[in-house]
Amino acid sequence: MIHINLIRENSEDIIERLAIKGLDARSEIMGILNLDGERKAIKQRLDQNLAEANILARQIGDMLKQSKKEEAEVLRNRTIKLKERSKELEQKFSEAEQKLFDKLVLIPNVPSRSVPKGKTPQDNDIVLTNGAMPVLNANAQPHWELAKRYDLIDFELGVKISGAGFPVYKGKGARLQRALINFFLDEAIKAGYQEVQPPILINEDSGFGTGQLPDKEGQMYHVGIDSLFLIPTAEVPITNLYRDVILKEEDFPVKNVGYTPCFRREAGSYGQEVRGLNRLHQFDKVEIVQLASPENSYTVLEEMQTYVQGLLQKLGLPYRVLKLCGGDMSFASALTYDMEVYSGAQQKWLEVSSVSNFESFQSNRLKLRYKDKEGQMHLAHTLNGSALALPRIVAALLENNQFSGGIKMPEVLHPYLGFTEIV
RNA sequence: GGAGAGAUGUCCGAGUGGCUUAAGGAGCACGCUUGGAAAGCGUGUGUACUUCAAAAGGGUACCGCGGGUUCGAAUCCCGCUCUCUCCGCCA
Repeated sequence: MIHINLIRENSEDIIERLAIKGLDARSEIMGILNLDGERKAIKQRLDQNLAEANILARQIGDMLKQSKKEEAEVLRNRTIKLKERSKELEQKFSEAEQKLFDKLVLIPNVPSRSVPKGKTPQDNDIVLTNGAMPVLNANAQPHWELAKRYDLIDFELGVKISGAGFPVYKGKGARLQRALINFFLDEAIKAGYQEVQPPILINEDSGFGTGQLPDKEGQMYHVGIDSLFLIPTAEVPITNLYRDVILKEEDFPVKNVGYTPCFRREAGSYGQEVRGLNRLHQFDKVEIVQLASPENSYTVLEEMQTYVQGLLQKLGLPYRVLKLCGGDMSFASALTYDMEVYSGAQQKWLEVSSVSNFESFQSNRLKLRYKDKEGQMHLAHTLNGSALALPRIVAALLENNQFSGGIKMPEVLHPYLGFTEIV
């Protein structure tokens, strides 16, 4: 949620930048400014009323002590009127606040200046492409065939237990999952991240804090009986560790990494998109989360983006980096890089990581602030990125490294796997 | 799931209707003191909204959350949430 102060101070700038997302927000922003003015005016009158009532109450107390009952009675009558008025104003005030909130909560984050204009994935900037494309022979198989042939993943069995999109990993397939998780965690720790194991069920406040609620309620699994949600990403619990927290400037950078399973309903997905490991209801992901000062957050974003590239290089996967256009960015993001790996047999790019700077959009909801050296309070900036999401990495590893007699595993994983090839 | 206790500032902790502008202590910051430190002494020490051109200063709200009683509520009443202890169940 954008802070109202930003709108007060930079309304024209915000309108311009929302246009990068293809939004004409002028009337909305103007409406918000009007509501803000209304709210302020009511607040002023209300405070005056309350101040007066406070003074009278004190005077009545003093009079009663001096047993001036008649005079106290006169004042008491006056406060009754004030009280009625205050009640009315309070009602109005909370209505105005609610209205303002309802409008603010619908405004997406303002894209950073450098975000390309556009609406569809075709408008994304390809920042760079790296790594050797796999050379496969004509009968190369997609990962779901390989998974079956080498008994790595059983999709049908998952259907029996839960439903489509809940694969069962078996044998070397399961071992590969565990190896990747450990590899990713160890790499992150080497890069200075603190490992955390957060809960994977979250409450409503947490869902609101990072922006999943109220917007994307339908994309999360809801545990109705206790009113909790299964996390769609570790971003939610890890970022929410800092909800209602006031940091000191010298605490930055705050770097956390966590492995969790992730759960997504993915309602409305179908066809090739959901084949094999391409899109699942449950998958594993290692997520990096950083908190930074506004001055540094874009440097941090670049650092994170480069870090994720390093992982892909170590795994030997051909990848490209996209800077998402306004229309393709998430509601909460100010700038997002997507990392895609090339999946040799499917012959397409698969998104395996999304690295974003949310600026103060989440921290405003989270009430995540820090005090600078002068003791001034500011909203912190939040950033996160997948480092990495497993299923599509597995898909690309299986497809790109297949040869007639099996599948080679990247060297960095050998110590984690205990084997070098799947045969 | 059952029974009981509790929720106060950065922390501990007092506070059962106006003397609370939340006592007292610890911590932290600054100053004095010191060769330096400790001790000691002094001063300060939250958040949000709002007022003000700005600073200084002022106003309002906040003692788990939401209502209510009252001229006046941390304090009384009602509802909720959470935490702790014991019991039960259990990895």
